[in-house]
Amino acid sequence: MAKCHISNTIRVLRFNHHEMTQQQLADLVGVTRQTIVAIENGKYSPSLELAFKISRVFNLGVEDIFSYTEEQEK
Amino acid sequence: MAKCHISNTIRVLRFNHHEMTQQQLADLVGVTRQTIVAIENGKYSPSLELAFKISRVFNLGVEDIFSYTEEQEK
DNA sequence: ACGTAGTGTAAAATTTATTTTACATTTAGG
DNA sequence: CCTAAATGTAAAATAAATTTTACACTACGT
Repeated sequence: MAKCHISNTIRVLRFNHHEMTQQQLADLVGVTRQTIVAIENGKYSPSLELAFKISRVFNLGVEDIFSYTEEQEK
Repeated sequence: MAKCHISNTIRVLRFNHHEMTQQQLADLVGVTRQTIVAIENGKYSPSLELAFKISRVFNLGVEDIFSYTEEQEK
């Protein structure tokens, strides 16, 4: 019931919009590089706060970067 | 540096759009009532996942409900 | 006055996000 | 070949979100 998933386009945005490295993005939003790696690779989804910070770096809305899909099998 | 704050309009939305109780919203998004209370009263901000679920209940975007403000004194 | 629904608060426990540290891999340049 | 930069992985520790349980308060209907 309500198994959901959040994906993001951070990796593409880093290259296309700013050509920035994981470390640079991490510094800009105030987390460690490991956090960026984990989020890019879908280990877990960020806090709302971090999602906002990331979206601001790219001058985009939260939902332009993160997309929520609810898999409703069962 | 980068002290930020996330506010929300969940309380108003509950009344205006659906006249729903904290418990009903909690059930709809799959958390306990305590979580809704904590978020409405600013004890902490929700996970991105929960923010998405709540926004879907009200048929709104995440940023229509949650607003991020960065206090940049210093 | 009594009972109930909706809400607020709080402490301990659990889960999840994030940090820290450390090391492996790939790629590009000297 | 050697080095450095960028990335991936992983385990243990810490911080933050969420659950569980429990109780207090107000407002409302009877």
